Formats: sequence, C-alpha cells, structure tokens
Amino acid sequence: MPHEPDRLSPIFAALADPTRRAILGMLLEDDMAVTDVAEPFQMSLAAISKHLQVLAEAGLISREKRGRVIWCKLEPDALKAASVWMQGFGQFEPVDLDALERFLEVELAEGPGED
Amino acid sequence: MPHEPDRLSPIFAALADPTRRAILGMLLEDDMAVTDVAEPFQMSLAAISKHLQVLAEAGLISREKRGRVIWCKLEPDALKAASVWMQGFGQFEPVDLDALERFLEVELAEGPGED
DNA sequence: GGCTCATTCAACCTTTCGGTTGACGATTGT
DNA sequence: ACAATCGTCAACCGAAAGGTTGAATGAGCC
Repeated sequence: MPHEPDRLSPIFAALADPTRRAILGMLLEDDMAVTDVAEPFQMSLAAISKHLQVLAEAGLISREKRGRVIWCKLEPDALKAASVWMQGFGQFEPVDLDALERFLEVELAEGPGED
Repeated sequence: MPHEPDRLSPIFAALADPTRRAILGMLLEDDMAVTDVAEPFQMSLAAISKHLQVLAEAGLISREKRGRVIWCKLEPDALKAASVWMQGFGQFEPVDLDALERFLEVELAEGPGED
C-alpha cells in the first residue's frame, strides 16, 4: 500500500499564517464575499484571493459562486481532522485553565483584521 | 497598542511538516538524543537538527545538554495552545469562555477514547 | 452594446524553507 | 595526547511562500 496523501500538512500550513487565521475568524461569524473578506486588511485583493485559495485547498473553507460574487464558507471538518490529530498529543496533564483563559483573552482581543 | 508577539504561527508552521510531526510522535514515547531522533529518517543529521530547532523555537520541544548528548523533550503546553485555538472553532463557541472551560474539563477528565 | 464591479490570472520579486555538504567546537574514551 | 562521537554552524542550492502590479475573465446594470 502506497501511503495516503498527507492531508494534515496543508491544514497546518494554512493555519500558520495570521492573516489566514483572521480570515477564518471572520468566517466563523458569517459567510462572506471575497471583497468583504479583504476589506479590513492592508494588502491587495489578489493577495487575499491567494490566501483564500490556500484555505480552500486545505479544505478549511469552500467557495461558491452566486452571480458574480463568490461566497466563502467555513468548513469545520478539516479543522476537526487537525484537532483530532492534536488530541493524541493532548492527553498529558489536566489542562491549566488559568493559562487557557489568559491565552483565549489575548487571542480574542487581537481579533480578525488587526494583524 | 501593539499586539503580543504571534506565538501561534510558529507552532502551526512547525506542525505543517510531516517529518516534524513524526519527531513529535517519537518524543511522545520518550525523551531522545538528537542522533537517535535522526536515525529512522533518510535525511542528514544536520537536517534533523534544523527540524529540532524549528520545534524548539515554536516551544513544542526543549533541548537539554547533558555531557555531549542533547536530550529532546516534548513540551505539551505549546501544543495545548494550538489545540485550544482549534477547539474554539470546532465547537463554534469562541466567545463563551465558561462553556469552553466546562467543555475542556469534561473532555480532559474523560480522556480520548475512554468512554 | 458598453460600463462597472468581482475575482482571478500571470509575471515578477524577495524572503523563507528544507535539504545538502564540509568544517568546526565540545565531550568522552583509550 | 589522540581519536572518535555528538551536534551545530556556514555556505550553498532549488523550490515554495507571500506579496506586488496589471491585464484578463465574467456577471450584472443602464
């Protein structure tokens, strides 16, 4: 049996960019058109389009064309695959809830688009 | 207000390489010397050394020199940070800290696969 | 038809990544 | 003292990442 294609690497690679994580955060609230996704960022629309392609190839989002607008939608399953992989490593010690809270506060305070 | 340094990106970037994920898997069982980490791989020792540096800079492992041997040890906290970030998306509860806390408590108390 | 808006494509540039090789410092054993 | 071992450093390489700009495609509007 040859080995299965590596679907995990593209997912983690996609998550490794703060712009792309911010995009995912925005998409968490609602589906969005490409132009609207790009609006809060300082970079060109083409750059955002590339980021969306990376996210789509990793399976983290899907794009659907309705009219002349392309709607981007979060696809949680890919994220879950990566999460499951990490669960294997996560079974160490009971979680440090204080650290968790601090971490989440920082992460949520940064928010999408402010990177 | 400048932001906190981005600690999440290096973690995901480190996880995006299958060699590095394999190394983490090996380190899950036991601490290992660099040479022993490198042994099962087809690439040079220097390449593995670089991978270990990437993992260390992401905070995923630590290295301790005892004698002429450098021992590599898994550091679960960094992984936990990334895991928590992803679980926020998977559960669609990025704002409800209480619910996320309760979820994690239950999740870690039961442990994966111990239903 | 022609204009405008939404998105991607193509070419290009610079920086980073993942690998190599060979030399090197540090440590241990004889 | 000398040689072998452990690991990193430095220089180099090709490929990929992340950005730019400008042209091209395609759908909707007047």
